[in-house]
Amino acid sequence: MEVVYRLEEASVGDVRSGMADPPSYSAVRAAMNVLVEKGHLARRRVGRKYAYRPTVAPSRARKSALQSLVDTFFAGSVESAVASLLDLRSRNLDDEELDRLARRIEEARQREGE
Amino acid sequence: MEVVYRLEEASVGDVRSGMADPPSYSAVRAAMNVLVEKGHLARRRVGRKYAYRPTVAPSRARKSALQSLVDTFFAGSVESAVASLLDLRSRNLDDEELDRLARRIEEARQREGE
DNA sequence: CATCAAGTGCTAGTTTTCCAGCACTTTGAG
DNA sequence: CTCAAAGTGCTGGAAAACTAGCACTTGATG
Repeated sequence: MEVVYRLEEASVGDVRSGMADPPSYSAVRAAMNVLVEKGHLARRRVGRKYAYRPTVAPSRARKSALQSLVDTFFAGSVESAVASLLDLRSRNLDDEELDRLARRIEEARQREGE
Repeated sequence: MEVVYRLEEASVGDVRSGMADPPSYSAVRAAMNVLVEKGHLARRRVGRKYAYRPTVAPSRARKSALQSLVDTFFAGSVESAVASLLDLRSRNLDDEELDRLARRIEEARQREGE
């Protein structure tokens, strides 16, 4: 599922090559079929192959993933999650990004208390 | 694993009741034994039961979970992830929290470019 | 002390997943 | 057209997960 979310739309081969320690092609195929049966993936034919997409909209998926991560690792504190994100040095934020974020915080402050 | 991270330390029963759609007690027991064998969990006796803990430090786990979520759902953009977190209305941020975050952004700006 | 509840170790059987492989179809290249 | 490569449908068997249940231990309670 994570690979499909990352690529937005993916074939069996795409998913397999997007995985860290991939099982066999057959196994990925079977697993994705299960996900289709369970309603987590939808697929459509594209030429000779299938293109798989998540059935839930990315925006909803993002929200619920964030919510769950905040609950799991930050005891529900959005603030500490944001703080930790700002500390993630692997991809540094430049001035413009920080500007936009500061503006968003300002906006949030004005929304606050509604 | 998510349940154990959330509780920091958990018994088999704790984990099971912390799961959304839990399998049998035996299944949870077996799975946690596997996780111990694979080195993801450590356990110690507490009275008549075992207490399980993650083997990797919470700080490291948090970082890698964040990194992976940002890559999966936000195309690697820390900025959009933070923006989305600020929009998570379920747990609203109060003035103090926003203040602290604004201060953190200011700090990040001064670190920027090192 | 006696007893009960909760937890563990272990096992056998079922169900699910994983894998290799075959036949078939489609796309692209020569 | 011919051929090769990549993808699919499908299947049998191996491997792993799930389940129920037994015997045993420990902690708490009356």
